[in-house]
Amino acid sequence: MKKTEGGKVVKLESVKAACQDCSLRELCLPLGLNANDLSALDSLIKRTRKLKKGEFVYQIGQPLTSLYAIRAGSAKTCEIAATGEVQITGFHLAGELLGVDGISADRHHCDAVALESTEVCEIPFDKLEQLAHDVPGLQHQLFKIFSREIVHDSEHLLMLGKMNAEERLAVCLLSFSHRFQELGYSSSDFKLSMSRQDLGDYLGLALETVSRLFSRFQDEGLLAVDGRRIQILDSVRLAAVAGTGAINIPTHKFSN
Amino acid sequence: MKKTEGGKVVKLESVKAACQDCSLRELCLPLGLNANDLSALDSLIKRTRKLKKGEFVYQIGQPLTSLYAIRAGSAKTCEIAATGEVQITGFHLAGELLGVDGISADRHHCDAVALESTEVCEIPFDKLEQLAHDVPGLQHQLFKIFSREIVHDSEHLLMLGKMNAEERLAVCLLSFSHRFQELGYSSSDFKLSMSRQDLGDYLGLALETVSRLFSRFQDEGLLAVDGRRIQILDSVRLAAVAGTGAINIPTHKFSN
DNA sequence: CGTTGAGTTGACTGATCTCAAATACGGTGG
DNA sequence: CCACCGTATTTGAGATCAGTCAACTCAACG
Repeated sequence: MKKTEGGKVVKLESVKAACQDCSLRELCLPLGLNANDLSALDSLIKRTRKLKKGEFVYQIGQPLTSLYAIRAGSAKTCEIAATGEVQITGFHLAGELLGVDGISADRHHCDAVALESTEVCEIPFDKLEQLAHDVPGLQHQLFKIFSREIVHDSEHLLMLGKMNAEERLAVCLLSFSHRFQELGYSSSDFKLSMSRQDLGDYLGLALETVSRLFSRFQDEGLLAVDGRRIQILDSVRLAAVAGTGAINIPTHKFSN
Repeated sequence: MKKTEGGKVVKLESVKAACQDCSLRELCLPLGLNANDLSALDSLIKRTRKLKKGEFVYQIGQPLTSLYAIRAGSAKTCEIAATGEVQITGFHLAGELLGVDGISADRHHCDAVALESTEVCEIPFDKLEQLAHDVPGLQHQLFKIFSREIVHDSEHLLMLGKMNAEERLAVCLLSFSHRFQELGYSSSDFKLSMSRQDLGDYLGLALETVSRLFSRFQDEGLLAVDGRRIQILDSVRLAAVAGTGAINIPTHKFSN
């Protein structure tokens, strides 16, 4: 995760601060974009929006104009049923792209809401498409990002369709653990930015059930829970509760 | 849905039979591709594979080489939990594209299985990407198709996370009704190609629950059920059971 | 220092699952 | 064309996981 001073693939020093450690790095850097391409991408960005907790990145029905890369903070995307019930389809951390739902119908299909003070880069979609055409590899990278979202959704479907409450929460916590680690934070000690209600709406559980599960996991010595601060005390057993398969523990994974 | 002899937007007569009424038409025709582009697309297609019921279009772990457009028949895509439990992430009819899950990691993330005698066109992905670069609008069209899959998944998530068993089955049946209609078949009288078990694995329910729901819907006069043949007798009430919002009734949809 | 929202915990309820058995169906071989 | 077999489906009865309703605690905030 550490960058030594002399960048190897890309001369990071030469581009604006915006992209070099921003949310888009997952989108850009794996490409091996050269400095020119990177700064082209950089110049796409319309503006950086700062959002307070609870503010919308976009809302259902708004015309799609841009995608949004989370630069800092976190967000949830919410589907709303006719009855008013909410299903959270994803929690999104720094480095992730929001808004792909809107491409299909040229307007957003879900709400995206900041879970805390959050900063997003607004990337006009038409310009991004143009750039994807002009820059070799960017089209492929976008396909991959979209595909990754589909894969994530199908894992979420498996969770909601086949797992019991314990497994769901365990999988969810391990996923956070893994993603925080990838962002350079502790994988075993973190503060969640969402409420029990949000977790329930993501996991397909009542908030009381989520709360009870936290208590149970704490009693069993898997976690230390203090409100939204979570410490994973026994990741091996937590993974066992998760039913193995779903998410790999960040130690090592069998190759094949 | 009917094609009169003289095509209007595209001179269909001038291209090979392969694409003109094939599964890819959703992918191609909305573009207003000209005849040259269409035949370029046509020439991409590696081969048409005929599959018997139960055969794999692709399997988890196989390297991604192609996407597959369903030309006739139907398929399911299945996620497998570590415990061996199956979650079906989608049922796919003619005109739909399979395999997008595999782009993310260059290998397939789920199984795709024919539900009946099925024919798919194999489209080498690298060539498709090249064509997407060369043909104006195809890139955008692919983005849209991928986005549509994400939207569908999030509706599925809402179903599994927030709906009760009745609502789930009703939504599912209305979705089939709508899709059959779009393919030119009856929207109120059709034969399902999947088992009760498959429906349960899609809906996050036990097969017995699905069976009981069919019986109940029949008792209530919503459906006539004869094994896998389903007649929708009261689509208005069925939509009411579905909780409205989820899927539009196939009469007419508001334009924009 | 009262108000408000978030979280925890308990008691009870019920929708759905599981287990089990009966029945119908579809395909196959004689 | 029919009998037979295995699979799919239906139906019943009982068990259970998670939801609902409700009360209480706690922390943040004006």
